[in-house]
Amino acid sequence: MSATCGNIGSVLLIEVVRVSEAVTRTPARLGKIGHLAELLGRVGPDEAEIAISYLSGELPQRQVGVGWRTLEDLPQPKLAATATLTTVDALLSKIKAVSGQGSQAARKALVSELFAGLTSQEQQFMRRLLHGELRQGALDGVMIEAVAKASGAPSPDVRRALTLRGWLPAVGAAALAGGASALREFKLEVGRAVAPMLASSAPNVAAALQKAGTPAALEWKIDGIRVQGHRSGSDVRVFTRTLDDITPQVPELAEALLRLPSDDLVLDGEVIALRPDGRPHPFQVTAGRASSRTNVAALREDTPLTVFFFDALRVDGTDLLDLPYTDRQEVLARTVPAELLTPRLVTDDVRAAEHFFAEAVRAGHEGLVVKSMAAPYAAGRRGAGWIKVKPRHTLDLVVLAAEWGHGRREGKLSNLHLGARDPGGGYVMLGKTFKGLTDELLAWQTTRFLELAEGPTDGWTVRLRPELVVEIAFDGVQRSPRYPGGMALRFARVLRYRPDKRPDQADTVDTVRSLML
DNA sequence: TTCCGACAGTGGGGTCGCAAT
DNA sequence: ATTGCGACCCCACTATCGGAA
Repeated sequence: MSATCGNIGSVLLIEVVRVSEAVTRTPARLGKIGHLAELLGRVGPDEAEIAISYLSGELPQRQVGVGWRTLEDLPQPKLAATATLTTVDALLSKIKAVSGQGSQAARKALVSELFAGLTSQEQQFMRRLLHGELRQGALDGVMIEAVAKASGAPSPDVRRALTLRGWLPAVGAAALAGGASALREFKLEVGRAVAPMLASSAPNVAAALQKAGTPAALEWKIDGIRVQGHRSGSDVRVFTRTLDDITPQVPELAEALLRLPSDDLVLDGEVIALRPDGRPHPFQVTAGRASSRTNVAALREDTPLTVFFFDALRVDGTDLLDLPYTDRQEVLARTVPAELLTPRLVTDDVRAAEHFFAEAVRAGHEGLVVKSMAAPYAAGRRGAGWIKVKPRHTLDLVVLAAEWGHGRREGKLSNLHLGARDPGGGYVMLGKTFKGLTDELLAWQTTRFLELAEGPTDGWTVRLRPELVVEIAFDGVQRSPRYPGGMALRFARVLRYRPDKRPDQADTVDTVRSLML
């Protein structure tokens, strides 16, 4: 069924779209991997990056400045599928270039040109891709296995190269061209971001210790922005968790790196805005400061950033990723002055660990990250090496409305509008949540909500008589410019419904306000 | 045979920069 | 001056597959 395979620039977009559709139809992961690997086996070298990128749900250009609004009215589709991967890719690069320098009209024209060259099947695919919602049940995790299968290289080797390179299409193309030996060419490179190691979570300190094994290292979880600092001589770069370069936004960090005794290093840490008394500002303050690109010099006077390092990936030109945590810590401790190190305790005692947790929270931080002593720096996976623990607050709130869900939640009322009781009468909305719902609960609440529906609907939101009380877990209360009470819940999720409670027994806005302080 | 690790999906609040209004 | 959009900072949780135990 394929067209001319192997010829340069010959792979059609429709071939990739058909594979994506087959992947969507196939629930089994191994089946998905099979479909993807089959395509990878027949793409030319200059198309491999594009195909891998599209089929793992991202664009080679990363973002091109096109969102849902730009995709609202599109031209009529073509009947014949003639677009090739390379021509589509070239147009997207043009769109990105235009987005970078003004004129929405010019961008819109190019987007129209792109879509006018696609069949309706291709248009749908491209829309989902641009939205970042491919929804085919395969992203990087599955694509890694597909690359391994198609290239014959072991999947740990593919994963390892991805860690070091940070971009799967490049790794996949190299593997397809040169197999396992090509993957060994990927090395840690100072100045190029490494995929950061991530943490899984546990409900409490004891559970985290059990997962990590004892003794374990406990570190304060700082509520700021994750940063990876690179230094080569006097050249410094700082990357975020998604590998974006934010060097100009965080001069304090660049200066801190330049003061260190090693001039060839890669360190992992967190930046946060601290008040003069050393306590953390709310996350919003740190996020605003770290994402400001204008007037940085003035902003840093008012809102200085502090860095806390917690890991060393390379020091004095030596790569440390494969060393156990304890060895990396040793190097970190003799490279970084104590005041720039994340507070840390090694223990096998649950009581001591819980005390340290309470101390971190009392100091205004998020909680702890519990780390296994032997774990290497295994980037990109949320394994058992690092486990975060945070305190959990709960409130009994009233469901004010619900929104229809998408994808696997299509036809289900999914997203809840949550209100606290106003002692003066009525309810004050504090935000929404869709988290914590099982399929069973989703089905139940859809039926129940439709019985309680009242008032006007915009076709998307169903307003309810305020009768249902639901117990909500959340991480904290933040200032809100959006909601009427000036407050919103951070990371709200459903724990359970409270059929035993009437709405007049729900928590009040005053209770919520007292939690914001 | 059961258990559990890893993945993908489903969306949340907030902020900044920029273009259009 | 204000508003809308896109991008990105933080993220929790459930369902599912398939290898580990």
